[in-house]
Amino acid sequence: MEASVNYIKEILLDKDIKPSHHRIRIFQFLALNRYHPTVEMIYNDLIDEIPTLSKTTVYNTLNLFVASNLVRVLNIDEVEARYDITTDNHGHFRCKSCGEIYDFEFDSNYLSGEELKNFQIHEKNVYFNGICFSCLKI
Amino acid sequence: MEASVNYIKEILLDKDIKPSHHRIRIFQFLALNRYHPTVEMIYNDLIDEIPTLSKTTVYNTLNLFVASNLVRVLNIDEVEARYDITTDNHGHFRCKSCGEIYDFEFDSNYLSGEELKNFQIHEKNVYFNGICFSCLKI
DNA sequence: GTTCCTGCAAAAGCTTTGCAGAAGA
DNA sequence: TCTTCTGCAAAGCTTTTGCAGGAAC
Repeated sequence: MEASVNYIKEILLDKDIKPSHHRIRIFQFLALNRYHPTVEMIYNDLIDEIPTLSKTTVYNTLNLFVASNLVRVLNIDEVEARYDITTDNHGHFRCKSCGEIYDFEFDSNYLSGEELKNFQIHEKNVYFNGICFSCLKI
Repeated sequence: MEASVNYIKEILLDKDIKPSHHRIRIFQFLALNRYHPTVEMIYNDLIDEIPTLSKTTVYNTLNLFVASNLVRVLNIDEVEARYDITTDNHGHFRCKSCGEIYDFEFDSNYLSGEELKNFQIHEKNVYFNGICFSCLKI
């Protein structure tokens, strides 16, 4: 994914979001760090570069992005929310042992129930959990 | 699903859970009320019958059931956890308008990624959201 | 008598809100 | 100048924890 400042500005403006410095950096961070970070992680990684950054701004900004469908919230971790740039359908696997979250691809066309045939479906989330290969080897 | 007291006792004993009155009633409630209730809902519905019931006990009991794989936590609601008796794979749809959660069936065999081939998968959760038919009609 | 279940109160942790000051156009 | 973005502090909520009393066998 391209993550240049100018490209990100366009994306934000396209959603009527003013491309402030903080917002651009948070978006860029998510685009470049696809490990489904928590608010805490984003904050800790950006605070060196933006010393005045507050967690409130991280929360506000992420909520703004989520409302505009630029970013998705993952509720795969029962404690903290995790954030991911919106992309095509992929599932998330969370290792119960190390906590790491892995992406995997699936064909979402097979995922539809007769029961939902008259429903308007906005989002499909697929969360697995178990033990990852690295932890199994230990 | 059978929900007689004796049957529930067997299920609990099978998992080495002492079948106390509270535990039996909470399990029975989940078996008979498959609307994915929150802790609050379970507590409010049982407090009339068990006046001394505390939310702590509801939390403790549900955590016990989840640990024994008798009950599943749904993180489909971003605010509160919802609980469902463990059954075969089915997905959950949450209406963004009315909040109602609907079950739907899917074939979980289509849901597997090459990326996870050496992983041990314990649970597969499928959460959709959007607008349900009832709300679309309004 | 011993185990452990139960429940009150307090604590913990994530997220939101109120509001004032700062930044930007 | 006027809008709105930002950040501190406090509040809100769900869930967990500590601990003492009580039930069950």
